[in-house]
Amino acid sequence: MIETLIRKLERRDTLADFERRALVEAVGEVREYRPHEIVVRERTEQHNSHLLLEGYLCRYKDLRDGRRQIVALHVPGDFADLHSFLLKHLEHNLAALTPVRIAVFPHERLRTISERWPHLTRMLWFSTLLDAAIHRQWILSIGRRSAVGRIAHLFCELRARLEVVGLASEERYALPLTQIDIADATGLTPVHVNRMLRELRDRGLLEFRGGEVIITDNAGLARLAEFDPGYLYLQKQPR
Amino acid sequence: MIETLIRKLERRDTLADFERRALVEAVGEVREYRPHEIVVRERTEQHNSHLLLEGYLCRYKDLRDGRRQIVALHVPGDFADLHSFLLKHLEHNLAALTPVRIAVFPHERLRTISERWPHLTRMLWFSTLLDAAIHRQWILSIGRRSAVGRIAHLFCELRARLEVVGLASEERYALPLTQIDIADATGLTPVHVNRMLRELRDRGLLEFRGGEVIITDNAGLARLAEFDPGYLYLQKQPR
DNA sequence: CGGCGTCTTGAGAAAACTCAACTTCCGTGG
DNA sequence: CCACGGAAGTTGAGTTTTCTCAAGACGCCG
Repeated sequence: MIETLIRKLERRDTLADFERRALVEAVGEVREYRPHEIVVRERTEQHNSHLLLEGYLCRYKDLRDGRRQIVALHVPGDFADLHSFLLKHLEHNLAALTPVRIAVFPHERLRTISERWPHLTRMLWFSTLLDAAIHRQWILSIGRRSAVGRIAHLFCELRARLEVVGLASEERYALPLTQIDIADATGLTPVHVNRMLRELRDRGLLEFRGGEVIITDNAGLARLAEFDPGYLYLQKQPR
Repeated sequence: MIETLIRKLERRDTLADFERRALVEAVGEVREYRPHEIVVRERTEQHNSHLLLEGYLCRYKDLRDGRRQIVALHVPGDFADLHSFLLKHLEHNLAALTPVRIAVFPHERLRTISERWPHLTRMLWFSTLLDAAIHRQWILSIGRRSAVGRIAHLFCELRARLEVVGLASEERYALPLTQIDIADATGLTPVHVNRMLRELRDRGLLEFRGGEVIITDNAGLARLAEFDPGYLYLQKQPR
């Protein structure tokens, strides 16, 4: 059930049998949520962390005037709010963008792992460091890239992350988000996202429709986005 | 020598004597760097992490056309690249913005800590989660706030972070950065930063000159910035 | 079939950027 | 002690990018 997580971690370092077992034993119940449902509300004490099994989750923050910024998108295999294990509450909401299936990990069991299994602990720590590396890439994107560049980069990143867990081929993957979601993730307005998507289509780089991304010119897209997957730390090495 | 780190951690949870001792024993040499010197270069294998003792460090990424984005600013007490302990290399540069003093921690000794001291390990993990929370706040700022709002928020954040380690009073702190640095951190151009600083001054909120920030209207500044320090997780609790 | 959320397009406005010139500040060397 | 040079800061004018507002089309669910 937690194969995607295992797959994501084993892409970066080998796990021992007992470590895989420890992870499996740490799983509590499995829950499902509908689009727009909030999985974890900001500023409320947490006793569980959530592993995304299926669908898309996002973390977002609101501004007083109602504008919203998605600060992270999560794909299956992501331990979306593992950081609440030590932060104890979140400063943002965690919500479903599509129908999702989620595995719940009680903090108490994560604590046991952290007391008993140093290497597995480092791997979990690593996975939160990966989140941070992705955050930094988003800061660069939003801070310095043009609107098309940002969107192109996001689609490249999602392809790479989904590929790790076997959910994307070289040229396509499912992404049942709205243009509004893309706008909130890239710091743009929905109207402008719409125009930029048209531009990407007109340039023959990709199509985003019907909840699917079809990359028609991978090299051209990566060039436009200045995409380099180095920040996803895909090398397998002792950690 | 590592009092600022201790202070930062103990603000969030109690450390036992043996934990403080373990940290002290993990310190290697102390180094100094001049402004603009690179402490850690991207994509090079790392065997040490660096704790900032004095001065300001930044992490930045470059785009092909030469534009730069600072993805993190570090104040004394920050374990600037603790994440290289598990990432093994960085996807950005770590550089001095001012003259800095830095304590070097060999990864080997951090590994020993992670094998022996679960709670101290969690505290170090926590400190990297704090970095990520700050990254998320920057994503919100850069993605959705106006230029003045972004700058105002940055100055609020730095005040709060410096106060933790005793380097800021209610209304002032040393910040010997250039307007160019502020521009790179906020995703703006230096020219626009200059105009926005004038606006902040004209509105009687703060002055930034001579390497010092003087907050003349804390409440007004926080209101403009929509600043809420919740994301800095300043509560002391078991972690 | 109706209604609502999303997508699309146009037109005009606002925010931030670019370019350029000039000033100020500071450190260095004559 | 002063002159010089370079980096940083300041200001103006014009441009570009992105946003706002608004209207209409599309598509899916009840």
